[in-house]
Amino acid sequence: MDGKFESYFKAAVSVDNVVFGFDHTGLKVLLIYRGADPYRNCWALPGDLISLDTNLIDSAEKVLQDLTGLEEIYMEQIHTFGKVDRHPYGRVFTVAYFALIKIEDYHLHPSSWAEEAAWFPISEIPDLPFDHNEILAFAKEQLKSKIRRQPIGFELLPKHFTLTELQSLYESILETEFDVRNFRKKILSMDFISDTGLKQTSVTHRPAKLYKYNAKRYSNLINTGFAFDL
Amino acid sequence: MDGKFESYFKAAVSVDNVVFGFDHTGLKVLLIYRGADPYRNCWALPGDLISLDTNLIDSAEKVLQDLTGLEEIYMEQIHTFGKVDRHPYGRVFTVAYFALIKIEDYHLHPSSWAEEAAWFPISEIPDLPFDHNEILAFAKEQLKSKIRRQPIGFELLPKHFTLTELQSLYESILETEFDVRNFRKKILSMDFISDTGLKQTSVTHRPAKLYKYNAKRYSNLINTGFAFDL
DNA sequence: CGAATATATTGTAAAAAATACAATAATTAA
DNA sequence: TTAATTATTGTATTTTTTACAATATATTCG
Repeated sequence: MDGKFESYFKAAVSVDNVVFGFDHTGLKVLLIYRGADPYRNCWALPGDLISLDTNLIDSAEKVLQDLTGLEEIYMEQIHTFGKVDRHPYGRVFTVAYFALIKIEDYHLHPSSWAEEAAWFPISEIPDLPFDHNEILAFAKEQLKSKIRRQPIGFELLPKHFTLTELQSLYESILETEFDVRNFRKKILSMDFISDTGLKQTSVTHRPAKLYKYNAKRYSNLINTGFAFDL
Repeated sequence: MDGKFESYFKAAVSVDNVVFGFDHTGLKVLLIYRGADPYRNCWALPGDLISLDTNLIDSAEKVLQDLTGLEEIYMEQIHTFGKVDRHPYGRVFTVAYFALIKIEDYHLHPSSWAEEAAWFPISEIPDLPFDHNEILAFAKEQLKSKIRRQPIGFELLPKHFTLTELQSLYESILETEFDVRNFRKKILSMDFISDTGLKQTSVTHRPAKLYKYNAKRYSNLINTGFAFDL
């Protein structure tokens, strides 16, 4: 390569993760309280600059791993943001990912760059630095559209869940309501959610049956041309 | 900023465009014959390194503009590729876009970096440099999934088109076949394709009616909760 | 133990959408 | 006028979606 390319090799690339979690109060996003400049002492999306010797996806996974201590997190690249002035230190492109985690598996895992992390209800997100509010809005739309066509909702629920919980998850994310009977009919007819034979315990009313998602059955269905669509 | 960030600002970012076109022989992709290193004298996706003072989308649009001479091209970001060794000159991330153009509006528009450009049928794509075959495969899947849920197919057709052409477009992209009667019933029931009152000329058989896409009607429908799904 | 409370579970009829299927119409060319 | 070629259209059947409310199972409290 001759010198005419030099001026291009002065950009940085970061990853930013929109980490979703879900509990009985609704959909939540994990934010970190920045302990370093720029935007020290602000809530922001967890992210990091990428070292030149690290693959994109590895970098995104490492951020998540450091933050949550969890392995095998469901992640998906959503969009790359690259406005000229989005970062005060220079030209930084950021590749955004969304991640879905089981909120009850999450244990706070202090890392060197995050003083603190906390779950924020999706409807109570503060002003975020950089273009993080824009990224979050994008991620929310992506999740909404994705969850209707792929069985990824289960990533947000415990291994065993009730149909009421499942319905509530879909209702939160899609911002709509379903008829209880029709929702159950449809979900169960898809044949990849199976009864565990177990029931809820420690509830003060009729306990619900516990179900689990059967990924193997789902991929069998896909191979026969089945298309999930809620 | 202090010196500890310096090592991150040594990456380059490029854009690569997967430009789709369609005619009676099927779906096509526009490739350029590279006149400069690296990979001089290879067919490749049209793309360019991004200057530090250029926004991502502006850069992608400029590549298309220089290549086709067309304005207002339908473009959409699809994915960012960033494997460590994907570029021989250093760490280059590339943001891939797909673009849909009306193939008959396209006139070859020689640009400084492209010696030649040509349409390749989607089934006859040669080996491409970098990870361009991977990018192309990704774009094809994206187009397939997108075209079922958004009325973007019209971007590939002339302003006035026959229902047979429209059906053939969908069949090419989705790699399936539709029943003629059912396809027409469904498309026309969606109410945003209107009869122009015109007919084909210079055909040696019964001429077909010419229709046009009505974007205004489509957005009205969307606002009433309508969801396009083919 | 019975009643009150709370949530879970289930079926059916009507409407809408998807599917399967083939005859007729309009044009040019011979 | 006929042959050739493609365009256009309808209907009956099946499947899916929708709308709608009564009964079941557990706990807690008198």
